[in-house]
Amino acid sequence: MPELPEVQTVVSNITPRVVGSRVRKVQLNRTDILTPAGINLPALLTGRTITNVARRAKRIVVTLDNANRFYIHLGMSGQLTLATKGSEIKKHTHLILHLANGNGLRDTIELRFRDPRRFGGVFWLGRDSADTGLGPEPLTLRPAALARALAHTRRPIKSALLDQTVIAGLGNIYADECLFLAGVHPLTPSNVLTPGQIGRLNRAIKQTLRRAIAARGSTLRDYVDADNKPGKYRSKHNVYGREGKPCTKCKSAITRIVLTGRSTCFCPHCQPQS
DNA sequence: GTCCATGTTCTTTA
DNA sequence: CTAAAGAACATGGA
Repeated sequence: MPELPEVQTVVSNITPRVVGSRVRKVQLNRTDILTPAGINLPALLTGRTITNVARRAKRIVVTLDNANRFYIHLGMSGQLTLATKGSEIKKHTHLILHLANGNGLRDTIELRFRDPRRFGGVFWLGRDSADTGLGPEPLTLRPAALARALAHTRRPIKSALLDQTVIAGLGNIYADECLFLAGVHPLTPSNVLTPGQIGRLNRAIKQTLRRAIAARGSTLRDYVDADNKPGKYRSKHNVYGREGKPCTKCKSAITRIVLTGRSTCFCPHCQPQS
């Protein structure tokens, strides 16, 4: 899926083009993408104007003119795209919002949510905050807050970085890339990281995410931005997906292990077990 | 046919 | 009790 850089790319892409638009019509092709189950999304959205679109963690949070909110989660294979009316509707397109701009012009654009694996979905918030169950944003995280979040657990640092209640927005690609940049072994117990390691990790998280956002994210297979364009960051990966290949820094072979059921790639020389 | 995949949540185990 | 590991979800590509 889309992790923080990919979600940020989509949000940056669609925000200026949908804020101020009115929802003319809602086409909901399957209802099992909705949470809570049973809500009448078309009734809740039709006729409303979108006043804001923002990212929180990996959630795309949409605010309406009546202060109600919902968010879209892209799961592993989700895509949120802008399309012109009449363009091909791909298989697994579950929701289409037909938007009209504020000038009273007819249907100019469609916001389409497509998700083959259906690990994502549409989550209605009403007037609640989108923060439920989420830790701090990595891009503004302070070292002291990171230290606090890691001090109470012996889990491997890689597992902690994937836990959205600890830090919200990292996923399997960027957790590995951040640990490489910080020079930290993924199996290091979270609570034995030194203040120096925490500082380096905090800086590595920000640098990795900023660079990935600048490259419009990583595309492995499914991810595309709102204009169906893939991200360019994959070619810049130092470890993720590079098992057996030479480390970009020291030429040692990149190692792959399975941790919490996920591929974990690291350089055994640059990220020594401490 | 097999294995693997950018995520989250529920269940089982220790 | 808690923490951590494992399974499940659904689809498709290699």
